[in-house]
Amino acid sequence: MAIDHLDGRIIVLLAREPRVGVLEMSRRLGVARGTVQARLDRLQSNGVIRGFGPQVDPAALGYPVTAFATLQIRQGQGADVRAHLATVPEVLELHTTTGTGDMLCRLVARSNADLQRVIDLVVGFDGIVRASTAIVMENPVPLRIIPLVEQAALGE
Amino acid sequence: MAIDHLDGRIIVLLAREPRVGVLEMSRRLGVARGTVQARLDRLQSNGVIRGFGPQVDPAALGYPVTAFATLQIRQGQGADVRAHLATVPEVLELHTTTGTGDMLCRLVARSNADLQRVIDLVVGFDGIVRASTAIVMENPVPLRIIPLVEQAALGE
DNA sequence: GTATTCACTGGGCAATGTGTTCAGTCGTCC
DNA sequence: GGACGACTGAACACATTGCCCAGTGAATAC
Repeated sequence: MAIDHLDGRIIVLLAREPRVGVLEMSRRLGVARGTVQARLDRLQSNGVIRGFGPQVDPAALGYPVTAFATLQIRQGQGADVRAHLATVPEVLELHTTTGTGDMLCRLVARSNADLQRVIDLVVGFDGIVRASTAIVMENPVPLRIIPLVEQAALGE
Repeated sequence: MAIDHLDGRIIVLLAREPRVGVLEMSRRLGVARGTVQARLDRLQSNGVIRGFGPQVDPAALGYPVTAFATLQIRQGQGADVRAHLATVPEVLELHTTTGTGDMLCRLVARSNADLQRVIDLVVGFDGIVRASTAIVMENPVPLRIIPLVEQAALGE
């Protein structure tokens, strides 16, 4: 679970240029190919690297509107709400949280008007008491991991 | 920008088994290799597929605590706050939003105690008036894209 | 001090996949 | 009818992969 400097460099290199192969990585990093392969295998079995799935842009798919919805759930209905939200394709992720709301979910929609449909779809379920939505305007920091990996590689 | 059925199948297959190569995909999908290659090139130049970077699990990196913070920004300080937050590795993403807050960011930390440090780091900046944090307990729906891709492939 | 373990190196091998190109087919649009 | 675009099936040289091995060095255990 601890990440050393070489692990960090492997992940960062992979994040910056996903197309490089193991051989090319070993050349860039100045280590033997077997080392890179062993490190990669370890990182994956550790769960540090979950996979290499394609990063799909919802906007390019026709869903340019993103929003975050905070949901308040009726007592004991949590499981039902989770199951319900899992069936809505526009719900990209769902978290249960502490704080004023009970759940936080990320939504996408084809337009602001379409967002109304999505919200109705989400909220139109018995266990949800109240929903408060924030529409995303800009995304100054897109989901990233490199700085954290670099910190983990140095600090540990 | 429109996604047809074959595009959808390519993305879904790739999301489920990222390791398959172009040749194997063409076998699975029952089309020629050149077709898959052409589609993939198109999807990438379209921006539908942004890349194939590694999906790193912050928890496995030693950051098991996730939180969402809603920030209120002092008038006209937006750019400074963005620049500030971009320098904090524990800020995994940042959005500007409509609604009660002005910004929403995703944070990670090594522990609940460490989260305090991160929040201080985030909030300890002049332009931020107020911050409200929700700690993530469960993640019933991890960030996903497959259902949306399937819908986009069918509907369009 | 010696033995063991572990990670890394550098090399070699067969097998596979890649990038690329080509000609031929099919359906659609003008 | 002709042109265009997408797909097919095949070919080619080339690079990369997965796998194996023996040897080195450092750290650990006895």
